[in-house]
Amino acid sequence: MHDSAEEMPTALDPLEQQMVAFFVDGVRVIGLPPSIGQIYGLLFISRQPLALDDLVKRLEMSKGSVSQGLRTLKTLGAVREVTATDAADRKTYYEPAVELKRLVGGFIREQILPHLLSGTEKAESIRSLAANHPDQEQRTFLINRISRLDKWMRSGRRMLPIIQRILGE
Amino acid sequence: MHDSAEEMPTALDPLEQQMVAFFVDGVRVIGLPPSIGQIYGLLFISRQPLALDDLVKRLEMSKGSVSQGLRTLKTLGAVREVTATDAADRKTYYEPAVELKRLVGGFIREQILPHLLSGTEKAESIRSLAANHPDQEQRTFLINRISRLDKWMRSGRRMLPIIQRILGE
DNA sequence: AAGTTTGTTCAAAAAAGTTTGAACAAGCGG
DNA sequence: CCGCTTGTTCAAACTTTTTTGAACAAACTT
Repeated sequence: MHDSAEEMPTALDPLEQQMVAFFVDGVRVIGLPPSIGQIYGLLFISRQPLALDDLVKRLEMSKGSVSQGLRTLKTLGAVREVTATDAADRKTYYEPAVELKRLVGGFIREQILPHLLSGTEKAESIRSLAANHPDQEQRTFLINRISRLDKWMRSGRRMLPIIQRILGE
Repeated sequence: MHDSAEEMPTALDPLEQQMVAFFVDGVRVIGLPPSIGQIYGLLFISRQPLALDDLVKRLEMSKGSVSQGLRTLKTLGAVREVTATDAADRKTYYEPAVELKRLVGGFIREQILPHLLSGTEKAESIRSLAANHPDQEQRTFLINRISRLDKWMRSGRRMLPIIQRILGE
């Protein structure tokens, strides 16, 4: 296919750059790689949904990174797929989820909850190790400490729905 | 000085290993290096406070790592220094802070709040960039999106004290 | 004052994480 | 069927973070 009527500018303008940088910093806080911040940042400041190919060109990033980044963002519920209005266009376009509730919800579901659940299990397994300790005093101390872990996990789980409710506005 | 009467065992027993592994995983979630999890984990399961030197020996970790790890843990308020009961002993001993409130409070203060504050500033600076955009419609869109960032930061700041209150029991 | 203990610093080595790009898969259109 | 478009996968290259260990500092002991 030849050049389309509309040519996409290649470099990011200063506003876009700043927004991308903002989200690169942002996602780092939650332990995600820069590429994901770049992708989400550009989607966030773009009026129309963008396809993988657009992101590759405008961010000067490899197809592989964009593909993987989009997958992570989808899993987190941080982007939505939209299909082109033009039926001949087979590309999948993406737009950002911009509701804090949704973003935090995805993060909690994917990154926090699994850890709280597996943490509870691990604490239980550690507790059973401690139960065998020969010295009575030491055993009491150990079980006491380990119970604390369990309390932490419980507090965490109690807190999640509250956080989500507050962010629901 | 010659060998003391009490010889510290060198390797971790299975319980200690599990506890250390538990916290290595735990601190990873909040973006801290494994060494810090190891240190906190061993302190957490130890009945008596431990000195830098004890941690080096028992964790088979370099003095440098333990020194830096303890500094971070102090900054986070996750460990407390205690001075030896024996006045001749010049070492500083450490015990873990085990109150969830305190741990989360330190994390929020050191890792979350700074980002929320600088994020608010950056959003403001991006907003002023957008205010110059020539196209009226596009400008409106941009300012709208950017305002959302500000709302996110605000929601975050509102949430922190609530989290802390809930964890206070 | 010289040696010992306790702890910090920081450059370099090692480990872990991220990105790239070439190869591959799947579907469409002629 | 063949070529083109769209997207995924994954080993290797690259980047960043973490850890190490040797050098240094401070403070005590003899």
